[in-house]
Amino acid sequence: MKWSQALIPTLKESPAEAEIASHKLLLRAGLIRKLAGGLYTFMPLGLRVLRKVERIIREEMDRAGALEVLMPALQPPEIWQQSGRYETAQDVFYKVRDRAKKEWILGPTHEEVITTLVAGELSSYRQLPKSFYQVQTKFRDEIRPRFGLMRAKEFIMKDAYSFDSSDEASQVSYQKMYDAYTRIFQRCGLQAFPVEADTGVMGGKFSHEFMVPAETGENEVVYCEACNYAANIEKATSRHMMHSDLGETEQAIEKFATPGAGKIEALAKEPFNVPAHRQIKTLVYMVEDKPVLILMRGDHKLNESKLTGTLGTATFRAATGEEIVESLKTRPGSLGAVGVKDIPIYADETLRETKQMTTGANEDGFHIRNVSVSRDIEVKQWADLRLAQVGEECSKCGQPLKIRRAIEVGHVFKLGTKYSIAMNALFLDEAGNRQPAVMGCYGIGVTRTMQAIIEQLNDKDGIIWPLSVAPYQVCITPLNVASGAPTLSVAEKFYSELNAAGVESILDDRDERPGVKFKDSELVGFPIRINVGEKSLANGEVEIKVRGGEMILVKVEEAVEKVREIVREKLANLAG
RNA sequence: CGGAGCGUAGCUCAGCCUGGUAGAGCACUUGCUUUGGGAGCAAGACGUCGCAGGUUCGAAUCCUGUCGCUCCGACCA
Repeated sequence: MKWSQALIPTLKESPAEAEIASHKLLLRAGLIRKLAGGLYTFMPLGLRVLRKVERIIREEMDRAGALEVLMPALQPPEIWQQSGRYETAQDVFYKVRDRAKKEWILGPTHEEVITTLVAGELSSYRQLPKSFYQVQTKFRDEIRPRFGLMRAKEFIMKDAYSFDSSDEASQVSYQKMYDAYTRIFQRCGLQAFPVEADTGVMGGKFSHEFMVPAETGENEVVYCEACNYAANIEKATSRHMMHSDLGETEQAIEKFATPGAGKIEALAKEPFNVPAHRQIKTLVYMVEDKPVLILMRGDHKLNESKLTGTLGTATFRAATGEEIVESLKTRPGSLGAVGVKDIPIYADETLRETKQMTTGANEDGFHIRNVSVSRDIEVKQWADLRLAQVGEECSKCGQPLKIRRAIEVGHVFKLGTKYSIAMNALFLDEAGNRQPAVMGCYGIGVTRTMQAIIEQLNDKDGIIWPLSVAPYQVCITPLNVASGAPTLSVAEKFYSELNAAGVESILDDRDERPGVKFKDSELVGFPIRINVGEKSLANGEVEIKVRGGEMILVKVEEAVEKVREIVREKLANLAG
């Protein structure tokens, strides 16, 4: 490609709408343009990158034995009713109506479609295992699209689904995908690592997310450097952290006056001096419009993802002030669960053995002390409800946990038989028994991955593309492009030789000052640039500049081979 | 959906408080000069000031509504 014939609309300044580095660079490098919030056009160079990421994904999916299909983006709501997700997924749907006023759904994902397909096509254990994948546009009515391609209303996803005849076989399929993902991100030049993840209302058995560490990421990952434990904070656990002074002896409960002390911190200070870890935090939540109490230790926070799992529904919210008064007959500040019988009580495991605890008395200005939780409170269910915090002990090895932010670029889910049962994806096993297929599902946010690469690989000058996904591998920059100039003819020779050798090159034949060309090529992020200038050409030399790396002088006749060598080396590193 | 901020040239923004008929830089066009790190000079083109009402002799400016964008929160497979 000749630059003069391409459309690479670079910008010196960042549009005001962009907040994070990768979003700014996508716009500044002319890779995407916004149509509306969460909706973007891929410009020619941006599309080249996208296609390269897709190609890597396809190669690894094929290698893992998955079969590519292409399913409709438009889906009938009936299949969502059949799976039972029509209500729960309601909020993410874009719905359209045809001329007969029938409702259709723009697909946010394809479990229902693929399982319907498989129900009709696979009927024997002999046909299993089978995995399918597609690369396709998904539609989700995101409450708040942001950060360019990171969270968009319409985005490209690679989704894959595995069908197996047994749990053990499903585990094998899962592992294949897990391994494929590891290779995909490595080939994209991304540092991505797997973490244990919450299955949410997907109803799966377990799941891993592939995370790219980034301060701007929307996820928090809890990890341990000592034993490699890593989990999404929604799922992360830590050791119970039993303080030595959580009460040795049981004593009779005792109400005492705490005027004006309505918060954990207030009670922890003079004149009460009850440390936060000796208090019980009483939270009121409305679950499907009925109140429940959640008990946490005073120094702990509730993890609402874990609460979802415990309650078996995501339809809950913190109660309003009025609802609290209605439920407990007292205002927030002195809430407690002692003596409460008509409201279900869920308590964090950490509280189970604690004694001599202090909690609200359900009477303004009064608390109760010497509470032995198991003795004094009618707990309906004990559960791990705690949000893991920095410095707590790793539940595997006991070392202190750390937390960092990350971008989720992929997830793998072991689904079980939820969808195969709902959609009747049954097969006959060896004994002639009808069984539901055991499923897994596996997603990669393709457009998000593209942006994550930029977020991870950039500097003050622009993007630093890994060779595997760069829009062009080499940018050839003649400093003088006057017709007949030696710099131009040498550059053109490199251009044709490199392209003939399969090295994707772009020739910056614009009649621009050198500074402009250098800045543009670094902004767009081509991995290798060849500077053809009159000064070095007088010595029979040209410059090879590696983006983000060194500049070397080579003889004109050796330049093409040297570039090919660098390309080979860089690709080999990415292949691992 | 709650809170906050912003909508003026393709982009970044000033002007608004204190009403008087539209500005700068970058980008674009033409010419001359320049030519190894986002050039200089000169000339030029580009705006229903998001939209709709209202107040006023007069509205980019004040008021109301509305739409859009951004951020925080909630929400989110």
